[in-house]
Amino acid sequence: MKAHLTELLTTAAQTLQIDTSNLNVLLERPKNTQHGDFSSNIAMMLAKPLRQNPRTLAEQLIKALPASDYIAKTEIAGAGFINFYLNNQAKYSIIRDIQRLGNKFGHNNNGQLKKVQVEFVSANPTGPLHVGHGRGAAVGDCLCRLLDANGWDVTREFYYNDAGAQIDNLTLSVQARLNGISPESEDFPENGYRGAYIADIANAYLAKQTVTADDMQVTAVGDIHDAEAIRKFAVAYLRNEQDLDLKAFQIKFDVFSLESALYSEGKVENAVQTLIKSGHTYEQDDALWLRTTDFGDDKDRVMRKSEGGYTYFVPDVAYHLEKWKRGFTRVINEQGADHHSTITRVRAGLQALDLGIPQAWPEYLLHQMVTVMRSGEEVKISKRAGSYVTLRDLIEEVGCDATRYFLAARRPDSQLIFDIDLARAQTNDNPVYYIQYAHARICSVLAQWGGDVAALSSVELSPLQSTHETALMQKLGEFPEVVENAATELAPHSIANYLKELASSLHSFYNEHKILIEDDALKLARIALIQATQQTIKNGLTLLGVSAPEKM
RNA sequence: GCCCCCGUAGCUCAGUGGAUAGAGCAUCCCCCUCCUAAGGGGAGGGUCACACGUUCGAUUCGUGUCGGGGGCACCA
Repeated sequence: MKAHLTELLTTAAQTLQIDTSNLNVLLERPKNTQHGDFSSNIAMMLAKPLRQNPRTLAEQLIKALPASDYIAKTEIAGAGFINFYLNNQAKYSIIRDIQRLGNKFGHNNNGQLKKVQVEFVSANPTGPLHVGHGRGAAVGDCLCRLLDANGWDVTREFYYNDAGAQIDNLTLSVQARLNGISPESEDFPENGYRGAYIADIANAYLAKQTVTADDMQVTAVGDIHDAEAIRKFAVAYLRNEQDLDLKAFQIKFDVFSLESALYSEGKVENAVQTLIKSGHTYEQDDALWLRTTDFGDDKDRVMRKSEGGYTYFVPDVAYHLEKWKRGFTRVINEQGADHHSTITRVRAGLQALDLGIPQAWPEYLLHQMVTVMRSGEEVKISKRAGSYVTLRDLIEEVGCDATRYFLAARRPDSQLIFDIDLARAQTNDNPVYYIQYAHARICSVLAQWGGDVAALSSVELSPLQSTHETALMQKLGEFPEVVENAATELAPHSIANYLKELASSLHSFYNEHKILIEDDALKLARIALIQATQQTIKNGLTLLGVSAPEKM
């Protein structure tokens, strides 16, 4: 409907020989419904360049508008707004769209699939996933679903480091446990991991267990002196733990990438040589530096340390070069905000390769910290992990649906307070239940009606005339725009907000009107309306990865 | 000191440069003879942190100040 009106306006402007190509926003939904279904500020935007009074301009534009089956009236308001009022026919067409498209309603596929890779979670295998990873998982997965709904061919990728200082710490910690050193002891590694899960790994290692993760399988050697064997087993064990965390959160990845493979396959060395050839490096104090200041960094960065090893950002650049070579002209990295300092460096490194990689590639979506609250107090400790709240703790306590909803329902760039009591509440305080309840209510009515849902596509909709009915239809019509905007803005939370509004419209309608009534024509029209609503709620919840229960 | 994010109702938060800034909770009042009251309707509650700019128009954009959080190694 928005596209239809945009076309009308553009045509009108062309008739008047006005160039609108420089205007990005032609139409919006007014906050106040008294201002119509759609509103255009085009006359005010054009007033200055054309040196004309905006209201006069608006008048001319309205006169030049082509005829439409869907417009009830247009008016000029305020400083020069053109307000469009849709007729009921336009609103009925939304129900027809939903009936025709079913679970594809809200999807905006333009036919051609373009590749995009989304990297998210990317936790190193040093412990169970914590709440912060959970936020990344919920936001990242929802973003993938949104991109998929908007015609992208999405690859979900998980990158992790199975070597390096943190993994050494892990190995030392397990080894300490194998030697019977308790985490409280002074002999325990200073930067070691002290959670109870380290003891579990040690026991499994001694028992010579076999662990299978999504991307590897390792059998424990059992020798407490073989550090390399301990490292391999611990990594596999924790990868498997994380797989179980992700499975409980109903998230799947297409590709797992290991940092160590970048070294063993010569990708890191390759990237370094390319950088040296490109002339953006220099030697100083026995170290190799990259002149990242040429690309917007505030100081140059060391690539190869004086002791010979590479700094962490070199494999990062090599990894992203691989992404580029794999054909991903679009890459989105969903990460915690503590990684923000790497953005400039990675992009600078990619620029320095002189391979024509766009300056703003890859894109980043950063999420801020999560604080978990229970009974008004911050929760900081998990028995399993020791020093942080795990994702599994939350899922077990409040369920997958509520956890996913709460972690995705806020703008990623604002700090999130996760209220366990609220997430557990089975009342209207809790938005998850409020939305799911709307869905279940409709299912209940449809079940009592017992008719053929498919036959609703030929039901006469003209009996739908009341304000609650038209308000609900209007809300349904917004869904495709909401889905499209959520994807372009990388803003999964707007789906959650929309669903609350849609559920509210449904509940208002439901309270005002009985559906299973004597008047057959009105009854069927209302059933068609709630069926369309049910479908839309379900489609929206699916985008969030939240279930749509038929009974509650 | 430098960089990034945030500051909107008592609380948790929405809000494409647009019209009288919204929702839920909390507080107060009302609505089940009725398809799920896990619901609905209403009232009160605001210097959109502050200042100055840009603009026909700023909660939204820019600069600065003040708060809160995060990041600033030849660590990852």
